Amino acid sequence: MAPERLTVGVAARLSHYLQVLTQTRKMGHDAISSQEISEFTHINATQIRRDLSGFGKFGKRGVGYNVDALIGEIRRILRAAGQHNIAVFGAGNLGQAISRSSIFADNGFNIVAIFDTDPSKIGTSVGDVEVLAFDRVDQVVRERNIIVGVLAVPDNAAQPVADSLIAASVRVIFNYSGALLHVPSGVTVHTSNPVVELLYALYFHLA
Amino acid sequence: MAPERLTVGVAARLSHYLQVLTQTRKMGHDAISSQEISEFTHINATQIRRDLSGFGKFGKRGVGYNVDALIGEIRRILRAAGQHNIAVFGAGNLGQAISRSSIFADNGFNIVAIFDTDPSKIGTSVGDVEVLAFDRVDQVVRERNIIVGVLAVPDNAAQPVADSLIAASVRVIFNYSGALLHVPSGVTVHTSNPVVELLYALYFHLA
DNA sequence: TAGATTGTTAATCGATTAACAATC
DNA sequence: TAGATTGTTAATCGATTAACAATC
Repeated sequence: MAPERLTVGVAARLSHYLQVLTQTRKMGHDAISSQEISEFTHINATQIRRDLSGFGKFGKRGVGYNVDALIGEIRRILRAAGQHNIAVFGAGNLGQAISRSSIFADNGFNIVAIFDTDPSKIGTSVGDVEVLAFDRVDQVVRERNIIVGVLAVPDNAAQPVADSLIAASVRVIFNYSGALLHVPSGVTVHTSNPVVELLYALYFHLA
Repeated sequence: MAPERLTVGVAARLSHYLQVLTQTRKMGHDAISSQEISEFTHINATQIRRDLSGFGKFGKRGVGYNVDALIGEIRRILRAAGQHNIAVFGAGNLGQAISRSSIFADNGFNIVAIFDTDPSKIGTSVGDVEVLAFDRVDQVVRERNIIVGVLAVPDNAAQPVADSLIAASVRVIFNYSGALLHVPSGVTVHTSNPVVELLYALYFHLA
């Protein structure tokens, strides 16, 4: 019944359900219906039920899904049960906000290094993590088994940082700068862009 | 040829193209091909050409699209040529990072107010914008014609802030907190979530 | 001209939606 | 039991992809 390999669409949707479930658990809820997940994800409730039923019968008719159990099932399907080490680049306002947020830690992503080029920041701490000199990227990525780089740097620094990460064998980059990054195939870049969402939300609200 | 009203999918994709074009222009490029837009958006190049050709023949065969001209066309289609006023909630690291970024201003979204509840922050400035007391939301939203609220507050403050915004007739909320927001129909919430992208990117990289 | 890229068609694939029996 | 929600089917709709003539 379950496919060998998830399609991109299914994997993306399962990740989205997992986020909602994680937050739902934090709020102390035990069960959730496909309709409730739909309200938060904007994904059709029938689609949600079908995505899940492809891997097993996780729900209880008349009740919904057990939040804890479903988190476990989706983590297993996404092979996301483990811990992963990530690094943040840039110890400015954005880098500090990311580093102090629990959103990554809640989902098994441990921030194990913060890099900056400003000598006055190097050696200071953000939360529990020390700010390291950017020229140590290669060494630290290897030693601490960092598999994701999060860019919270100015636009003009984003490409050089990405290049360094790729040279150090990092294959997943999360880009919070506005810059468009050129990367070789095999490297995944996700660029965060609030304006995309705003523009199209406003189209439907102002028209 | 052009539809009366864009579908959600087309509006979302056009917004995405517009972001790439804006950044491309910043980098001083005059022309761009559908293939290049595809590399940055991960949207199929044929899809891009078809989306655009539904509204006119904007491209030059053998050359691509003129960046400036295409920005103008998409803004016109999305009715996004004007300026809109937005407010940021929370003057912490994240709120300051958002307020100092040019990403909103580059696209016609002017940050005209920052709200916080911390008396030591009220009256200070972030960039050019003064931090205002949160209890003035209702008044300021009306006076300054604010149509979007950006939440950079702790998870447990997000719902009360959203409620205040909705009471003040704001209908578009951008939520940078991890909290799941309950809002009435007619209000659009977008919750930013880096972990969704990371989980599914890693699924394909680690498997 | 030669090479490149658009605009467009047709075929396939995946998402959405409505409907409803099963069952908690 | 009665009400609610899952699991599943079938129909429709939109996205993706390959292919290629038109043309810059």
